[in-house]
Amino acid sequence: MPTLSASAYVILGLLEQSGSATPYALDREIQQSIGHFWGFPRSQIYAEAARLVRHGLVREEREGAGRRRRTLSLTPAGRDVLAQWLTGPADQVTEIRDEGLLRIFFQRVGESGTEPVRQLAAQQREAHRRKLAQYETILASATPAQPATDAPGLDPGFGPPQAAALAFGLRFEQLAIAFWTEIAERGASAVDPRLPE
Amino acid sequence: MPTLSASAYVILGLLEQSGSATPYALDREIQQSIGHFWGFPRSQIYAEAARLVRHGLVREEREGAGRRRRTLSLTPAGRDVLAQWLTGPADQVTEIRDEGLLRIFFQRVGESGTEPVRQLAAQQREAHRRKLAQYETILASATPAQPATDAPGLDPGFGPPQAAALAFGLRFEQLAIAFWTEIAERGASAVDPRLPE
DNA sequence: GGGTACATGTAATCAGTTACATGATTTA
DNA sequence: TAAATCATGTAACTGATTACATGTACCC
Repeated sequence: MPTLSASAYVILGLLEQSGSATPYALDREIQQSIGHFWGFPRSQIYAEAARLVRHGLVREEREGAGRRRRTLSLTPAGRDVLAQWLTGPADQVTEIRDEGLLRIFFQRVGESGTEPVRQLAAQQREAHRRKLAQYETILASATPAQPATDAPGLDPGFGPPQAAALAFGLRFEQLAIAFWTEIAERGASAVDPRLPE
Repeated sequence: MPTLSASAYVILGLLEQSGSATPYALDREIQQSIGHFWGFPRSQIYAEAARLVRHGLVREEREGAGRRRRTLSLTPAGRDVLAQWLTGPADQVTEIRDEGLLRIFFQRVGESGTEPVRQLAAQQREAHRRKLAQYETILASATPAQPATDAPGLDPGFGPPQAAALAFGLRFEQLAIAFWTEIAERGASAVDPRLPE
């Protein structure tokens, strides 16, 4: 059993939650919830599903006529592999990989003054504000902490673990907004950790 | 001119800094600096370089004999495209895409108690601590804010923009450590934004 | 019943990773 | 000079994105 990609586990995880689903339905769920943290286009679902079927982790039934729709569900082996992953070692941290950071890294001070840096920062601040607003909307529509709700958003069983992921998102966006705001207002050296203050 | 990948801009950016370099030398520079925020394997450099040469943004000279080494440098068009990118719009934010978040998202409370969640959190905390330590090492070896140094680390011209990227890394790791520590000590609901405190 | 939006699938392409092969230089 | 290490390149494969093609239902 070759090691699976994170995207594969997204599919396994969602299939466990829902019992069975079509690729299209999975796509909808991803867009609304975990896709904020690990998104991919729908076509990828077909590719991953095919792999998972080959490995015997997912069962696929297909309509004989018309749309030839697929319905996916976990096999016992699939359920197993998911459980292993959920409890297995998780000692890698993902890289940050943010294009805004990339741009600031390659800016050269002097030449064209600090204007480009500040503009970049202002744009990034706005973009992160928009993202933060999205998260806040999801939070609002998922409010009760002991849920008996079926509101949309990050739901299908929106318990503490799902809330935790969202909490990280919120904190991250707040961090990013603060960071870019400092730069927008006082230039890149405002955040230079080598300087006091 | 099809839009370039972020990795392509990493190469353009480094080539501008250094004038010209072999793929191997670029790899070394990436590992030590911007690779913390946007890493990729050396083989990718060959692929990107080939694309950039096709588009006329990079010049490649190759030794006639022996190792047949390549030396890459920017063309005027390449310098242009890089400058455009550096000052152009940057209103997209990158997804977080962290496997630790993915795992916590798919945890189910109840079944096996909260142990898996706490273990996950403890592992992630350690991993982020290691990463933070790395950043602190780089910071230490790049200390003077008005540099006349040629120490290793994030150097080759380690000015405020480069320090800013590093600052973000530091803050991010501190955030992650705090987040996972709360969960390790008090469970996922410790960070639930729907709850008071 | 014709248009619009939703639902579904495939193909082509591009990006990124792993694995391998080999040349050159240093050092024991 | 043999072993170890540094330097260099390519191939094969997996993962991810874009673009396209088409089917079905609803609504005016």
